[in-house]
Amino acid sequence: MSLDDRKLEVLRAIVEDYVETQEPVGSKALVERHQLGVSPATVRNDMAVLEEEGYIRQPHTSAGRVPTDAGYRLFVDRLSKVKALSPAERRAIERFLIGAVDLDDVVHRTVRLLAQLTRQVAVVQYPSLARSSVRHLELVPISTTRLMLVMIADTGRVEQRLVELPGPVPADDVTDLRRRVNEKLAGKRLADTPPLVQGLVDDCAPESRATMACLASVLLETLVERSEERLALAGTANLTRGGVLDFQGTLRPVLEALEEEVILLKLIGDLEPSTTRVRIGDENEIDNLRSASVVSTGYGPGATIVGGLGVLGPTRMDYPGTIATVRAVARYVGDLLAQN
Amino acid sequence: MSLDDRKLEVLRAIVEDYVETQEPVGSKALVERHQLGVSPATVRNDMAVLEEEGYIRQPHTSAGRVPTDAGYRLFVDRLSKVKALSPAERRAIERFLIGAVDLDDVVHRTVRLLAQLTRQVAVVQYPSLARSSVRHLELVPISTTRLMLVMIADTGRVEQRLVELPGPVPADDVTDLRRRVNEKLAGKRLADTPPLVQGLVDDCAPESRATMACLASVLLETLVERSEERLALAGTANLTRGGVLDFQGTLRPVLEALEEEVILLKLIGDLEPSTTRVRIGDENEIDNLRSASVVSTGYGPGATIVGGLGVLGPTRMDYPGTIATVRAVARYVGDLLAQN
DNA sequence: GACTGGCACTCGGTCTGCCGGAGTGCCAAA
DNA sequence: TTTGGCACTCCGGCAGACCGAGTGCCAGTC
Repeated sequence: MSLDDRKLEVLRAIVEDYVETQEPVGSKALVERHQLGVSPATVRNDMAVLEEEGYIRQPHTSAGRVPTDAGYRLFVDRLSKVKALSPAERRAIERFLIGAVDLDDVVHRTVRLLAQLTRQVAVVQYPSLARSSVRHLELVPISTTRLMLVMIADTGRVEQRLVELPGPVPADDVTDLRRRVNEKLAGKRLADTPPLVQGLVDDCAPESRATMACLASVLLETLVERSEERLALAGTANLTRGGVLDFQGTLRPVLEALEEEVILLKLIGDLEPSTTRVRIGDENEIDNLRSASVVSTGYGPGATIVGGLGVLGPTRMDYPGTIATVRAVARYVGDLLAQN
Repeated sequence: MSLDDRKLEVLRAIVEDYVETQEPVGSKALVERHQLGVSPATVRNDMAVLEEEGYIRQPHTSAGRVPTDAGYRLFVDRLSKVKALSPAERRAIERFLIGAVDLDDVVHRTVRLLAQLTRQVAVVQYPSLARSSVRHLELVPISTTRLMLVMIADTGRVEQRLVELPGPVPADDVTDLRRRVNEKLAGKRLADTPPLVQGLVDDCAPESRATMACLASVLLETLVERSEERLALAGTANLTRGGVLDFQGTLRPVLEALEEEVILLKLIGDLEPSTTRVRIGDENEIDNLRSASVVSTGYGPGATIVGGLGVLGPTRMDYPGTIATVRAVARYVGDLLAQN
């Protein structure tokens, strides 16, 4: 038996009420709060069907109904329209993001803004190095046998690494090194650099080959191997809203998961589809987050995507509002990056 | 009436037992677990005095005793000797810290290590810019009217900022700018730079003065005004150990405090005395942390201090162990910095 | 004078039974 | 297909009883 329109309407009403009140919702309360045009008894019949289909459940006999993960999923996919942002929210976003002086600043402001607007835990990934291009490589002599390698990516990220040279290298040679490295690598996408770096060493005059090899290995490390993704986190205190009722008793597992950068990157870093992604409860692959939902999306200047951002909260979450906010913030951040 | 040795011994026993069991400790259990050489009745008399003096209290009549903040304070100041680290711990520290490739890495490893060893929340401040010197300033042309300013501090910190120039500046002029800026500022402590920067503008030829002024304002901002302190945090999940019993019911206020960098800096950034600092419960000025204790100390290469680190946990904390660990980690990090 | 054993007392925690209310499922009627 | 009615279930709160841990006090002892 398929679900007719009214049953879907009942499900929507249950989700909305439950999200708001955090209490199992019964048939009587439902007809009172929504214009369903039918009696509680009818609603009860519908509820029985919805329960059988797995969209809602009773915490215990003689209690109201609560949406299941599948119920939320159906709600998100078919029953909710994305909420428009209020002008106040738009203004908040703009006000928050202007005045950022560098990339660090942008990311930090963004993550706090997101946490504040959604009242959830917010995560923002720094622009991924893997998706960036090299804008410039700088070599700064620290001592005669030490260089600081500074890589500036087109997304604004700056990475630095110390290079221990095999022997003293005069300043002129450093200038030469810098020129050659930049000629070869500037403008290239990081993913494309490894063979080029190898080429640098091969093309090198024998007398400076040792130095270049040394530099190359650090370059490779910086550009590829340790092109680690960084991220910022904010709003953990929001986990305590609504008591410990969400998250079945303890924040423990959730807090633990939030400590693992690898996990967070999995959550928000999956950037294949350029659309917003919602993972509800059990849909999360990470066991610690079975009682949480994640809303994430990619951001970047124009149509390209350079990183991900998103929020994490209880499955009992205002999905339409959260999705709208996450999208809006991502768009604003993208615009901001485009300006540089 | 002053406290004789046995009463102090009783207090120590209470603290140690309570820290271990997290349960109010009674007179009988006390004489069983410690060789006090007296009967429970005697201990009770001592307890009555200790309570009157404000070092312990009863959660309710007919319950055992629990140390007060003052009790912990006395314990820390006079009753505990600093625990020596186990060889395993020493090894853990060394293993954890070698292999760090840059400052970011050092800080992140340190904070995780600290959280893991103490099983508390750990905070590590990046080497403070205010306490650093300029090692080198680099100017990287991004476009004809844009420079990226990169400042490298002797502590390894690297800050970058975008400079919008008033008009196009040829590459040779950039080289000249770079030379002059470095001649004037390299090697100077950041705190001493503002007048020097002003001097740079004054000494400038009229035709390039506008450019230099522009650069100078960003320099000032980078060097002083926004010489913001950064920090890293780890181990928030440790707050959930021991239930919510510590922290009187909610983690809320604590989590909120941990989100505020300003607050955290106050906690661990107070570096005046080079000794370890312990703040217990109410001794914290921040209201949200009245139920927490903070153990912090400074670190740096050799005897100089460039930043702070510490841990935060419930007042019911293993002070001797925590203090020892915090000190040891600080020393190791200092040594590591000294090597660069 | 300090310590000890004994004793009455207090009070939190747990278990029990009880009750009201909210909500359900089912059934017969519209 | 919807509806009103009704019996049933079960949570949550409340009161009473009981147990045990721990105390304070007092009189006796070293």
